[in-house]
Amino acid sequence: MKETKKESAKTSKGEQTRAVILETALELFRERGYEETTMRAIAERAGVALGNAYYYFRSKEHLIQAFYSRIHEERQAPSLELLNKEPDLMKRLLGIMYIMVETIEPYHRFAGVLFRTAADPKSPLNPFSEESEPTRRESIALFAQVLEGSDSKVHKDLKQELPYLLWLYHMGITLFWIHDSSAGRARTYKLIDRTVDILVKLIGLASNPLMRPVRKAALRLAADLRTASA
Amino acid sequence: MKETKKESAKTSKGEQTRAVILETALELFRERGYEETTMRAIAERAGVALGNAYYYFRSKEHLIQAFYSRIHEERQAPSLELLNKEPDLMKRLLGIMYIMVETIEPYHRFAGVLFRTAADPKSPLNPFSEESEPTRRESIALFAQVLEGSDSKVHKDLKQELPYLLWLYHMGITLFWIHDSSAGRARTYKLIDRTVDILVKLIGLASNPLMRPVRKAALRLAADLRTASA
DNA sequence: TCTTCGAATTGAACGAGTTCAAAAATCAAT
DNA sequence: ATTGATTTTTGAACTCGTTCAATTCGAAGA
Repeated sequence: MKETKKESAKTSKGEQTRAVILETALELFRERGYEETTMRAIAERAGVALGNAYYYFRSKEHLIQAFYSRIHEERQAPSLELLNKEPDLMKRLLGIMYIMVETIEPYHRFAGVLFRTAADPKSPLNPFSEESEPTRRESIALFAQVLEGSDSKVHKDLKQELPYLLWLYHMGITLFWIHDSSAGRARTYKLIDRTVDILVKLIGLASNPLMRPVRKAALRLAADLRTASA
Repeated sequence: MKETKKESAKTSKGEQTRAVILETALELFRERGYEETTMRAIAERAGVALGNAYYYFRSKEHLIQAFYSRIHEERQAPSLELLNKEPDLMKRLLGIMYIMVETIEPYHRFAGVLFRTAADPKSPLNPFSEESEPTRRESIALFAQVLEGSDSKVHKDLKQELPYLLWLYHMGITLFWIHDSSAGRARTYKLIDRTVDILVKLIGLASNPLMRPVRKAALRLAADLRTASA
């Protein structure tokens, strides 16, 4: 009784304020960028006191975390739609990567900060951190689906670690995208085209006996990487 | 006449103050880490006014740049010594990577910030930026030497782009090292062992006709990457 | 020696993120 | 409806990076 009422109270009043603050923040971030957006400006436009913003978000950085999960949600629908229709591995991977870029594109303006904080081991926003585990797990699962649902043969040794490696790959692409100031983000798309091509070629070649030592070595490596960050 | 006198004046007085500030800063960074070190604290221990620190270093971040070149200098001697003695490619690459880690190890405490700022496209510390071009060029040249002086056959197609790719690789290792909190940085060394193994295997395999499409694709990719950041 | 000009130095002041004690609002229980 | 506790809200105050106008210092030229 006490519990539920408290919960609903928290939701109706608190959550509403929280939502307003977050919406306002993202709005301002898109308008002016991150550094240029003041906590005072957020509070003012949201119609709350400065301190109140800190009641809901421990720091300015913590606002970014909310942004993360939003992006993640927005990606789910188009990704699943693609994976249900397209059986060709190359097209699946290519499509997913394009979706990744398209969904995050409106925020390119403040993407620098996104990775700046993400690269800091101490930051909770760090994609390897405890705190981002849920999103990370879902994201890796998506790459597992890319492989599973395809009509290509993937060597069974790779089944285990490849999704994680693809997730790492997508982080690399994101890093490139952040630095990419070309028109229409042309360079990033080009990079995706080329790297996906290589990846699919390599995945195909992996079954070749000649590649066995490399394959084994790469798998040991992937396993290490994964446990190091876990 | 005027020139030389001015120069020497700049050196004797200004440069000395500059040096004191930098030394003090690095000292404090090692002691307490970056975030915890105040510009006021640096100025105070260095025995100068706050504003004076800003006369020599445009910002707190710019102190890191000085750190970069110091690290780079410290790496030169042991690297060249190794490359003169050791002809085996695997051992050369392994040795260089170990030197990279060993020289930067005392600063692990504030390494997070190092990459945090480095990942920001706007930051002058960004390793892809205009401002870090000289150090980057030298660093890539070192990896070229690793290849050139070895007794392994490196496919001629690779000569052009491979040094750059190895530099990128060393950036990746550094990123891992930053996040590595294992005893004696054991995980980083293990990762180096495994990745160097794979790299040397791949470099060897690259001459195989079967690998031709992958090799060609990888080279196109490397060329793109390089021009994108230049 | 005196003047002059640029380099070096100073410290007050500003802006922005963050903290915190106190006030206000909300809600459960009597 | 009143009380008491808990959540929410407030805004002043603090810290720290950064800027800048003013001052001091040092040396070259008269």
